[in-house]
Amino acid sequence: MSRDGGTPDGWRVPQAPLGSSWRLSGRLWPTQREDPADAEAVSHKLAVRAGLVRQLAAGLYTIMPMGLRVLKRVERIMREEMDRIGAQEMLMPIMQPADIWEATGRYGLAEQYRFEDRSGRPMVLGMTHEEIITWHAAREIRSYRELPQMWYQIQTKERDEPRPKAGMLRVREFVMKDSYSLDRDEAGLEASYAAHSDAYARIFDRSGLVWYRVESDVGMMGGSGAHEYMAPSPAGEDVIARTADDSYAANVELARSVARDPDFGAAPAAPEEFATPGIGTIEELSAFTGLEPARLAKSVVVVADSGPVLCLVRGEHQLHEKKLAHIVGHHRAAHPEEIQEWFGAEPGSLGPVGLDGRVRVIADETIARGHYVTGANRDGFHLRGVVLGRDFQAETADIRTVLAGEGSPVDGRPIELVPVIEVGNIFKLGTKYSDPLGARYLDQDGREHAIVMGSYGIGPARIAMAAIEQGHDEHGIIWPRAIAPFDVHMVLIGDAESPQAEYAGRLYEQLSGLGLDVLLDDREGMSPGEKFVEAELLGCPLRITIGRRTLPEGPLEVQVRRGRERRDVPLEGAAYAIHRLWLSIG
RNA sequence: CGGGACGUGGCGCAGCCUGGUAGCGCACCGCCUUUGGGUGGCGGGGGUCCCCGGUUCGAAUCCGGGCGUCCCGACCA
Repeated sequence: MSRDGGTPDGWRVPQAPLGSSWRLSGRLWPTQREDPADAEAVSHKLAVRAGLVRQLAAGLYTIMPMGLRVLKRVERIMREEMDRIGAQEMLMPIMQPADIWEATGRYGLAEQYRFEDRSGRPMVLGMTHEEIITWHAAREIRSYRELPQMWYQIQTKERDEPRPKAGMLRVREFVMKDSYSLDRDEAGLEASYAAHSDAYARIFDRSGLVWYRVESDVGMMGGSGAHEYMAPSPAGEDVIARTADDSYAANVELARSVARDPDFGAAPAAPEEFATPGIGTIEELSAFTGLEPARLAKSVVVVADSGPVLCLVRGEHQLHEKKLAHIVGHHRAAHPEEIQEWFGAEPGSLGPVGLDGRVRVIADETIARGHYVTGANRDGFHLRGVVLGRDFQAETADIRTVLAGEGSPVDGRPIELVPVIEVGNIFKLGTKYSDPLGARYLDQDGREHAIVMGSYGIGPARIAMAAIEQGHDEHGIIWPRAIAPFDVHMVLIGDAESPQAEYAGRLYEQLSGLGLDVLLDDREGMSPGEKFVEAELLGCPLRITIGRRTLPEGPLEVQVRRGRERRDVPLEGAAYAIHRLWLSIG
């Protein structure tokens, strides 16, 4: 399932006004003419240039007043939608006693900030709040009559990221809307999960994002099921596999596909060894043999806790580490000396035939069909016509990465790969946290059960950054209407005593009275050109220019930021006309 | 954690190779000019050249160590 950023039928998409307008003079709004030298992502460059954020250190950003307006609007949307499904807002500490994390086995994670208080008690800074919410549930919930519950907060998270990057997209400290559902049973969890799914759809739609909901790996959260909400962007760190009609969408970390088979031709009666001097890579082997990579089997050796594992995938595919980890657990690449010992050959000439049983062999499921060229476990030689089951034995599993153009596992439609920003996720936790922390309730018959939980997160700053990634041009940001810092940006040309200023002040009050958030650029000593350039950099939906040409007859020049199209509005009834125009744009 | 790059007024950069006066654009201050697309002119203020140590008569520049930031990879609710 996915939606694009439009307004779904029947859904009202109200604005999320802050109910406050600004006169710019005297305020802190530090814009920059040039991109920051370190910035790579468009959202990073524009967020800094438009005066929304300033960097304090790696992965640590101060949100400037203009940027905070955007986040407040996103948060208002989130509050409205969470409240709509009956969730209650609360606020839990960032600083937390370590022993609660020890109970769930999550104390000591590499990204966790740990320290001691003055009395020596081990503390952590919260990466998330499952432990704390469950700790409270264990103390406050006694009876089935008190379930279900949904609790949420909008609170800072702290994670010692190995590598902060892409401006605000991966940081060490960030605000998250995190919510948690408490249910009696699995059926209750399904209902809470569905309610969140609906709320999240509304939040991302109202925020004006193009987004997809995809199947995801449960990762360190654990639990029985999970989805991620992904906003397509070249700056994204994740990749999803999806079909054009959204009949299938999944994170590539677990995406499956139907590979198309090459024309294998008849297999020889037995493998045939042939010389391949100096051939080490799939590319070289493909060129040397004249066979397409899909007819070559790639051998990758890893060392799991249980011992060496030979992994076979077709030449066109990559071994997928996470899929493999689901089968063999933690593992590492093998050292050259180990490979020499187990195979008697260099990494470029390895294969599954004739191994002595010390090595576990796992073949990708595609290898079960056809016959392949593999290494001969003899330097400078390969085998052709190698058939799984006849010439070697192996477990088969899906251990390959998905390729663009392969078929969807649902109906075979072609898959495309899309880089995305993860803007939210939802998890079915089950009793993973309620069991160790003793969050239980009594049912009607007086029997004790563990509370069945779900956890749901959204990053407001990521929504804002994804919106910039998806909405900008060479002049600056183009905000979605609902999360723009202001609805209307008025450019005043003229000093404080001018008739223009007097008129601008009246219009400012009228527009604010209609519920619009208005920014009035009443700064003096700035050229009109500078004000125009900064207005387009900031990217509010509408820009109004008030100068000598405006008075006394008008018209009022209004620019729609998206497309930079000019609309003229008569002075008579201007405020209403502008409000209507604002309503009419996306 | 592996690999690479960078660190010089607030921002963006040059200078470094070949050691000796720290420079440019923007921003900032003053005066004038200008008032519908980052106006134009004149005059100014501001820099521990990331830090520590070494070489040298002399270090932004050469050498060693450290720190910081970014990028690629690994990692990542």
